[in-house]
Amino acid sequence: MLISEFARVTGLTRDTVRFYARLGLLQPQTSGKGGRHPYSVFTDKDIQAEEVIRIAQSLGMSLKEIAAFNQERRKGHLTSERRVEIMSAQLVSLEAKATELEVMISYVRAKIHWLKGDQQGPEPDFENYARLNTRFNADDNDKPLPTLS
Amino acid sequence: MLISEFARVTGLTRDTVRFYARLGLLQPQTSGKGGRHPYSVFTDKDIQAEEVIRIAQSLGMSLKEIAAFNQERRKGHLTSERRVEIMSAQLVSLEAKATELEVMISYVRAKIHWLKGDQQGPEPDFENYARLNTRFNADDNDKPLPTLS
DNA sequence: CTTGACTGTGGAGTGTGGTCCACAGTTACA
DNA sequence: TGTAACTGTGGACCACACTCCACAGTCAAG
Repeated sequence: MLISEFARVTGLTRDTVRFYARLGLLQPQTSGKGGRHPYSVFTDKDIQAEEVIRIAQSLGMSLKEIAAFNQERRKGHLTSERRVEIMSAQLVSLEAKATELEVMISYVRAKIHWLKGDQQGPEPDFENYARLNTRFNADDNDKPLPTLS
Repeated sequence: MLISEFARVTGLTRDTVRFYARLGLLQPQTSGKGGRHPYSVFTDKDIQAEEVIRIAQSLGMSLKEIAAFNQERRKGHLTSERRVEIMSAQLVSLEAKATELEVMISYVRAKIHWLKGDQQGPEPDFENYARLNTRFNADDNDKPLPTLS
């Protein structure tokens, strides 16, 4: 498919598509058509790549990071050992994000629960949820964690 | 504490601290000291706020979104019904992020597993993991999902 | 009272991630 | 063959999130 159709199915603008292509995030084939400035041809692979871009970006990854990630998703001229290394590093960082996200979610849930109840007891405090990450640190804290129900 | 100490404990630069304060993300008290340009005084509350900023930002929220979130963490001059509404909206968006993150994580894990094995069978394909989100859509797909082990 | 380390203010500059536009070449269809 | 709809290129411009800088006022220790 050509750029306009690709833009339509992905919901990007043509400018953004070209922008991503310049950064190497999308790697359309060049068609025979278009003369001196050959037309770009996009395939399902590019649609998948765009999905990864959208999701990864919404999770706070920069386009540069996503480009690295995406290179791995494509034809790898790397040893599979190296690919495992790279994917494992990705996994660590994604899991770290997941942990932070769980902290945020449990905090927000506790706050909603507190607000919906009669607001007895202390207002949930982000610090206590942040500590879920760090409870095994050297400077252990003595405040009890609030229970959720 | 004054701005330099606050910057030191949070790991921000003084400029960034002032930038956040201008945006209302941090709301230091003003000290008696400093004359015409009173010194800002930061407390533990600001340290907590900064933690929320850092985490939320790493999860792809803009400073504007975080400001709205943070306003809610502070003294609420809003009804608790309104606060529940706002926190619930936050919760929905955080849970959506968590789902996307799980998709990414399961994809990366499958890829590592495939790479570590003898690479029999098809290379894991992001599309199949993305579909975990959308499997109940109208246009159901017929490809089976690959199993992880 | 000096001096060095701190403070705030205002403004310019940077990198990222786009967005807009004019222009010119190409294609497809009538 | 005309023409409308497409294509790429180059460059200006934008918002966001900082970052740097010069300058001037303030504080605290000696």
